[in-house]
Amino acid sequence: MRISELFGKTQREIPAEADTASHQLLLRTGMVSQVAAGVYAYQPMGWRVLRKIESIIRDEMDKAGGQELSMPVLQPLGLWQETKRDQAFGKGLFTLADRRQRPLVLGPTHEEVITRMVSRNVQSYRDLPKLLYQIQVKFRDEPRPKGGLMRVREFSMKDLYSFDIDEAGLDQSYQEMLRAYQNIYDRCGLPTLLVEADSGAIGGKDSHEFMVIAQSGEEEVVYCDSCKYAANVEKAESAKEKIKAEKPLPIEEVATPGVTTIEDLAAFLEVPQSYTMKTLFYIADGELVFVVIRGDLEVNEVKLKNVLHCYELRLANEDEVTEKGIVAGSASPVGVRGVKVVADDSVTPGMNFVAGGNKPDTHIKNINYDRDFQADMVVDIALVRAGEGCPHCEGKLSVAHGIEVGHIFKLGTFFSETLDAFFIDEKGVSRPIVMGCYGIGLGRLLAATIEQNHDDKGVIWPRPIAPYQIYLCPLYREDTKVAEIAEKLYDELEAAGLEVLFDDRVESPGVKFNDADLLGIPVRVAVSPRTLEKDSVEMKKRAGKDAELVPLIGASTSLKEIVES
RNA sequence: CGGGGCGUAGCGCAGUCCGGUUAGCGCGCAGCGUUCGGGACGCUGAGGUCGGAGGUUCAAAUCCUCUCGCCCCGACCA
Repeated sequence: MRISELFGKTQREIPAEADTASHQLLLRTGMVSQVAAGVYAYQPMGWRVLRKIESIIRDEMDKAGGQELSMPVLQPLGLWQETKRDQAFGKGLFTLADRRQRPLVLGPTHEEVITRMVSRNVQSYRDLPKLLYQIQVKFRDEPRPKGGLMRVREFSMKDLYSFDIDEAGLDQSYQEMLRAYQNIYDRCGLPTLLVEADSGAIGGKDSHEFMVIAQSGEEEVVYCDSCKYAANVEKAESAKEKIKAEKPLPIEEVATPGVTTIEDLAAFLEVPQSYTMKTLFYIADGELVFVVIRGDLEVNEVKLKNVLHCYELRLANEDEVTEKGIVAGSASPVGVRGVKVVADDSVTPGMNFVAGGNKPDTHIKNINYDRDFQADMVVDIALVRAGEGCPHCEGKLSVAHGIEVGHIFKLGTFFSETLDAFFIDEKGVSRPIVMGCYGIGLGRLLAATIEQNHDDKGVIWPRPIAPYQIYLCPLYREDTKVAEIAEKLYDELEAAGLEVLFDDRVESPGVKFNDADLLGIPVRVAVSPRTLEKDSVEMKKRAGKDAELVPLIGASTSLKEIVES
């Protein structure tokens, strides 16, 4: 490709819009162009990279036994109502109506469509297992798109769905995909961490995310320093600090004037925060829920949402609390009636807690679970923090930011049962197909790759996804000999099957070198009177420091070797 | 949805508080010339609904009202 003919220009200045490295570089290199919030056009340079990523993914999916197909973006809302996922997605679902006012959605994912399709094609255990995938655009009306391609509303995604006769089959498909995903990230030059993940409203069993550890990542990843445990903070557990059990003492009211926060309470009574009990109020799908947790811990709302099996969860406002006769700021689980109580499991082992007295300026000492109050559920709903103990070994947990570049789920039989996708097993018994789903967002993967592979001059592409392998730049193009040899070399390199970006512009060396660095093409080849004097061209790797001369004779062959090494 | 910021040429910005001739600067772009191994220089030139609508005023990029859009923080995010 001749730069003079290429659509899409590099920009010298950093666009004001962008503040992450990948976003800035995507714009400065002319790879993408924004159309609306969270909606981007790929220009030729960016599209090339995206297609390389796509073909790596396609290749790995095919190798793993996947069959590619394509499902529609436009889907009837009714299908989503059948699984109630219209509610689960809520406002995130793009909806529209056709000319006869039939409600439609722009698919945010394709479990419903594929399950329906499979139900019509699979009748027998002999038809299974199947791995079906597509690379298709998805629409999600994100509350806040951000970070360039990191979080967008329209994006290309590879989604594969596995269909098995039983759990064992699902496990096998899952392992197969896990390996395929690992290969994809390896080939894209992207180190990832496999973490346990929350499986969301649908609730399947296992779920894992592939995380790229990066400061700019919006996810929080919890991992153990000494064992392999790693989990998204939404799902992460820790060995909670054990408070040594004391003998239960009689309940005692204490006056605590003006004390409403845990911090104040602990300070006022001169006890550690872990000896206090914190109460919070949530509205779960319209119902008030009373939540109790040890004072030094925070509630993990994802866990809470999961145990409550609700679609919408938010903190209650003061009116909603007082309505139930509860005194906010001094609420107590003791004597609470007519409200669902959820207690974190940190509350049971400790004893003689301090908590609210349900009267203003009053708290109660020596509260003990079971003796003084009961909960409808005692479960782990705590947010893990750095420094806590690993639940699987003696190690300590750390927290890092990560970019989620892949997510795999064991869906189980929710969709097959809801949408009637059954098969007849060997014994003639009708059973629901056991499903899994496996997604990778292509644009996000691209952005994460840049995030991990750049310096202050620009992108440094891993070779397999670089838009071009060679940046060929003649210096002093007016010199007819330079021009002639560069043209010839360009033809030879292309003939050798290399993808060459030929900087045929009349520009100073500085401009060309800077664009070469910005675009991040792995190998730069310069032709100039200086190199020709030595019957050579100059080769410099983007990732390396030094340039070296390559003899003109056989240059295309040796450059091909360098590129492929 | 709450909080903050911003919309002036393709890009980055000044001008807005305190209204006043033809709305500036840098980059980029076009032409000519000189240069040229790490974003060269000179000369000439093109390019603007000042996000939009309404209002106030003799006069609006500037003041007022409404509105649209974009970014950041939070909420949110299978």
